[in-house]
Amino acid sequence: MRALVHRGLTEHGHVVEVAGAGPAALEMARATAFDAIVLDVMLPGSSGFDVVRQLREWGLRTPVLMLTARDAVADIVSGLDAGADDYLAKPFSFKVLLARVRALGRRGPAAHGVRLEVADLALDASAHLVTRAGATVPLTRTEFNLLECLMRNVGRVVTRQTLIERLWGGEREVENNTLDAFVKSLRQKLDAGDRPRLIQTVRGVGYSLREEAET
Amino acid sequence: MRALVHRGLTEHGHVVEVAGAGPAALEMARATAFDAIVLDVMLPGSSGFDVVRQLREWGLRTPVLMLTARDAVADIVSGLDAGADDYLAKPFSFKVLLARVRALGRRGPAAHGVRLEVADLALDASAHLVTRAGATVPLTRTEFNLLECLMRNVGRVVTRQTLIERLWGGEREVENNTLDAFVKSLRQKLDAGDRPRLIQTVRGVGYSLREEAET
DNA sequence: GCGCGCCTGAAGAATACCTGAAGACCTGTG
DNA sequence: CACAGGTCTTCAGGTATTCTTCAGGCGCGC
Repeated sequence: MRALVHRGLTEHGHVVEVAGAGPAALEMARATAFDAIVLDVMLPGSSGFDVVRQLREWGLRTPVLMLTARDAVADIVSGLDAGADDYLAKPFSFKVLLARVRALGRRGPAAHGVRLEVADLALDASAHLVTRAGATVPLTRTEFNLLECLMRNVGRVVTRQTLIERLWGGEREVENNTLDAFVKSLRQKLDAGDRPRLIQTVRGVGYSLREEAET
Repeated sequence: MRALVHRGLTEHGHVVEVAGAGPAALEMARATAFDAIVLDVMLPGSSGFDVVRQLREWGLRTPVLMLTARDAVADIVSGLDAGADDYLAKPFSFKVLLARVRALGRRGPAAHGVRLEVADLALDASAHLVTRAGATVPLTRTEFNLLECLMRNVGRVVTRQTLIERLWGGEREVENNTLDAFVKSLRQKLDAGDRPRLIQTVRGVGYSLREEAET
């Protein structure tokens, strides 16, 4: 079960950490600021109810989705009243789980928008804000769009053609070189200092963003 | 159905107001700061999906519980993705509805809706009153709406397009420049003295309200 | 070594935004 | 009904930033 949820969530773009038992879950929840917690009621060690109660007692407000085979009304009510934000009974559709997790994350404590991260680079689309190693990097509109496009395709190569379409819309004609210019100024801003170059160029194809420089 | 839910919630200590149709619901939601909204999908006038979507577009974060006879996975997913926080299919246990409403209310929309605060700036939507550092700032209707829209999206950037739609409704045609004019006069009133400028302009995108000046 | 594709710096053109002011428009009052 | 007071909207000019292009140099792959 655990593995299933883990894999499913991961495949849909979430970053997931897994805890085996109640106490471990509590420990993790306290150590890290998650966007949401999916919690099975049947945990070895202590019940999911207790975990939520303890969390709330500590003042942690991370959204919690309880996941369980017990669908009796009494269970649902006590789960929610223990402090859970949502309650899903097995068997459930995975799509529904995903949607509910999205809904929880949306409302999360931070209420931040879409946040993309690669290495020490972070991009908050809703705030239109980019930071590298904590320092905010001021980008112009086009530079920002370019970076966003690359970050949404980490590890993959994005064609010059694709980039141009994304940035200027299919119809607009722009000198092929214009893209180069933006890549340059983007690199300049991102790699200020002498950080490793994040944007790799793939000759004859396009550009690509990856964590580790290779070859 | 409506009467049933109304009576049930009231009997359990909630204060309830009821709207008959979609537009009426929207109007009420905008005028009053509810702790939570229970929304039937099948509304005369417009679907519950549209109501939620519109609410969220306006920047209102009131928790929404969708209530409906349609329990197909696709419906649940689109309900949640439209911006609802929870989704309950009929027939349902009333106790469960109560528990879920409690859960939603607990999480509330970042404090209590009517009063928005950012830094030393406070806006009371119901009283139509704005104060900065304790001193009240007299604003005209449009200036007020503009500020409200920005404050409901603290930290995020609000598109020029969005602002124009929110202030003048989709249809009205206004010179693009009109918005500038209001931003200017709003800034003038808010930053009287020589306080740090609260409204940041994001070139090529829109405006944004944030606590700390950056860049 | 050769050619093509990419990088670089600079500079003109284009755009987006700010500003002050003036006319149109409402609203309530005499 | 006319008026005064305030508000909304538009305009035109100014400015800073951003976009786009150009031309030349460099380096990779063949």
